Amino acid sequence: MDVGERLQAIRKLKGLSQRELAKRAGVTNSTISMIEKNSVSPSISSLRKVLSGIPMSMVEFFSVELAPESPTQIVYKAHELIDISDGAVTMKLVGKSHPNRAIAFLNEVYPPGADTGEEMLTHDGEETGILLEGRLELVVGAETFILEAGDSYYFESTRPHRFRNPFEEPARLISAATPSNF
Amino acid sequence: MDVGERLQAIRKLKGLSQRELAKRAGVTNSTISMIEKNSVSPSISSLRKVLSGIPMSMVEFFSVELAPESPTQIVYKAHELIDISDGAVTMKLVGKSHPNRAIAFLNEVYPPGADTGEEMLTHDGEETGILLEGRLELVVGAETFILEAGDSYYFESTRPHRFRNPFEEPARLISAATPSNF
DNA sequence: CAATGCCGTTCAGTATTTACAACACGCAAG
DNA sequence: CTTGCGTGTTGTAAATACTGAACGGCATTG
Repeated sequence: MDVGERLQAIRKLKGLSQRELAKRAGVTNSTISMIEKNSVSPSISSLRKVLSGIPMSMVEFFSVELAPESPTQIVYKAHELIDISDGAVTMKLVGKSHPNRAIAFLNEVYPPGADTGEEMLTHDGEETGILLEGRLELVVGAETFILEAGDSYYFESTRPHRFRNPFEEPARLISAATPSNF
Repeated sequence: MDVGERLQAIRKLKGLSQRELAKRAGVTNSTISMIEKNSVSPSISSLRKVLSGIPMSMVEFFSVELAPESPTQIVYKAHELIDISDGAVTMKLVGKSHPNRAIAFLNEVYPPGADTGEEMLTHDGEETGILLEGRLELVVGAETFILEAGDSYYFESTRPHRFRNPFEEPARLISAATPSNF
């Protein structure tokens, strides 16, 4: 990862000159110049000072995508979703033309008896969802919940969890998870 | 944001001593010590070297949550959602006890005539959703789409966008956006 | 109770980064 | 053309970060 290149790209995107950014950031223009040319590796504190003049956080700075986005599909009909069904559970993912998507947005159906498995799931990120039809059992850590139509949930995916439909009717669910580690 | 404190917390979480991490990272133990005590502000290059010994990326380093999570509500009945309705548009947010949520998960209703406004919306992040009932107009950049029940969408929120219901029936929508800049 | 080993801290010297001030270039106005 | 103002670059001196070799603390072990 090229710090100087990133800084220059971001600065120009914001339409700032080296001197302009330097003034806002409280550093000298030569500092900006040398950072952009990678002739120095700035200290965290000075890079943070520089970014404060944009303004931009460290996280943003290191995570912004510099490559220009290509035009991608925006609207998807029901049959255009990616089917990532697992066993009995039907899971359809929105946004097939967004390979680097930040959100995994799913339309899920748990038929009677469906289950994400005896072993609890644990991964990074957070997940949330809302139950549209039927009833569904949700286990998070030591707690067990029964969701009914209209109920929703939100929890950190690092907590062990499991979805199960022990009822007679299928359960339909819209869910979102981030990051989309699939 | 306290760089030293973060580094120490992460290092101990991984069960590494200063010397151990230093060896893996290719720096001296004194460097680690001084960074953790904030008696220096490390250069980007040396912090990156240090993190490579963990291993961890810059983005991760600056974004990991250090504070232990307190027990929070997981399941929400329909009436427990946060109402952030704006004008005619009804928007209910899932996860009121998650102030630092990564996802804004919304249950929205656009009555006939409802509109996010003539001025197009532009912000960081990505957004996605699925239309459950009715029809809805979505404008992204220069393109205009008509969503029908079952259709979904996914786009980068940096592209100017607008939602509008010019039809006779209300439109019901489940949406997710990240980061949750509300 | 040494002796060993690992821990984190500190100090002096060296290497790197920064500020300040010049510099060269391009451009537009007088 | 000359002047003035903007741009980014570069030299030098001062400030800061990094290394390598100490040190004291604490536990385990012979």
